[in-house]
Amino acid sequence: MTMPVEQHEESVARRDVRRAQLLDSAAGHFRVRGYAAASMRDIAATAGIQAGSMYYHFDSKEDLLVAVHEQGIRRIVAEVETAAAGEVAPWRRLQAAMTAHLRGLLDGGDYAQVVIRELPHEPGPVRDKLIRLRDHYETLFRGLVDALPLPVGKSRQYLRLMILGAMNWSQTWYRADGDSPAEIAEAFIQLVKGPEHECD
Amino acid sequence: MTMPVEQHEESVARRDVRRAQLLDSAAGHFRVRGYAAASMRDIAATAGIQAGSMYYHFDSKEDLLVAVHEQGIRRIVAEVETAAAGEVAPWRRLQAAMTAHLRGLLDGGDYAQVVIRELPHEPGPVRDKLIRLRDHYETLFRGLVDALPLPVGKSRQYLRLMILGAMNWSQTWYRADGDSPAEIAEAFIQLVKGPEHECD
DNA sequence: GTCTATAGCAAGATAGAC
DNA sequence: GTCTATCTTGCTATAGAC
Repeated sequence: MTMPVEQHEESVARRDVRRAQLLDSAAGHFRVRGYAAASMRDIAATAGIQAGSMYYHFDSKEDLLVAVHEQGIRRIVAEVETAAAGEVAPWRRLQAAMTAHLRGLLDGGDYAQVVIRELPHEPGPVRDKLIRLRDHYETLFRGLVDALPLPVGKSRQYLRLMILGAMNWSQTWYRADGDSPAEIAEAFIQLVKGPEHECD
Repeated sequence: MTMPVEQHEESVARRDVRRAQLLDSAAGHFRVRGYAAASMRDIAATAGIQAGSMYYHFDSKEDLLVAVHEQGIRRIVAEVETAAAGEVAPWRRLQAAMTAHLRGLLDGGDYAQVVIRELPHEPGPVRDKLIRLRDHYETLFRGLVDALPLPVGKSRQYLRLMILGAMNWSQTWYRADGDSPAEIAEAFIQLVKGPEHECD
């Protein structure tokens, strides 16, 4: 009686395992070579199957990119939310969230880097979907910035954009043997946080 | 007696004109479609010639990318240096340079956007050369930041990286019908500049 | 200098056997 | 589910006429 169910569950699990392997492989190739230059053959080979077999799991190369983005966003959202939840003071909350974001981006593997760098150039539904994903993620930081005590004359909107830009651009200059994500986040916070007597 | 010289000069001028047309076309296609997805056929067509004819002017697609980068850097260096030279106070100098950088990047056409976005993923001499070009440009901002009066606890290195990151990332959210490059630069400066009584 | 024509190759995707 | 084989398309780059 229970056999069919177990078999079914097991086959579903196997399918998901293979899907995850392909996703990992795709994220790696997209990061190293870029989306356009990565080939389905190479992605399949790294996952241990032939190119044609991939199309049982994903309908197209674009689908693969979307799936990598979704997975990447899902992971970094979880990490940033957890980090922010561990602090209460607004500036410390923001700094914790930034550390998590930088860790994911700089030391967290392929997915986050693909999310940041591999947005399709050409307009279309795929590009729109990926932008919507990223925008949704960035609302997290909107909340954190809005909670800060800020002196007049400083724009919350541009503070959010400045922080996100500085963090995402760090991909271009970060070295694993240099400062850690936590140190970078602290340095950035120091730069935008006024003197102690002025704002918390 | 003077005819041969004039003819020679004229032919050189014509060659340079065609070269410039091809560069403009390449910069446009690289920006819109990305380097990998842009085709030599389309680039040639926009310049009004056949694909095969391009190889009289450039040896390869990579050469074209390098030439676009060099032209883009040359332009933005000139604009930023001129802008900075028009001010003396350190913070105003930096703000003027940032305005020029943002103008070049956001409203200045295709070249600067290619410089920022189209760096080859794969390691190699071309990538190294383009990184060296960009690093050379960024030393301009190192000088401007080093001249600022800063309170202890604020890192000049990270201030430079933060500013450059925030500016370069603005490509992703800038809208022509929103704030101008000058307004964006001012907002960024306000965020990192302490209160008046503390630092100039 | 630019043309036409094409070599030579690699890519995404599909079909059908197993 | 995965394989092999292949279709179709597009690309960079070259060759040789003009």
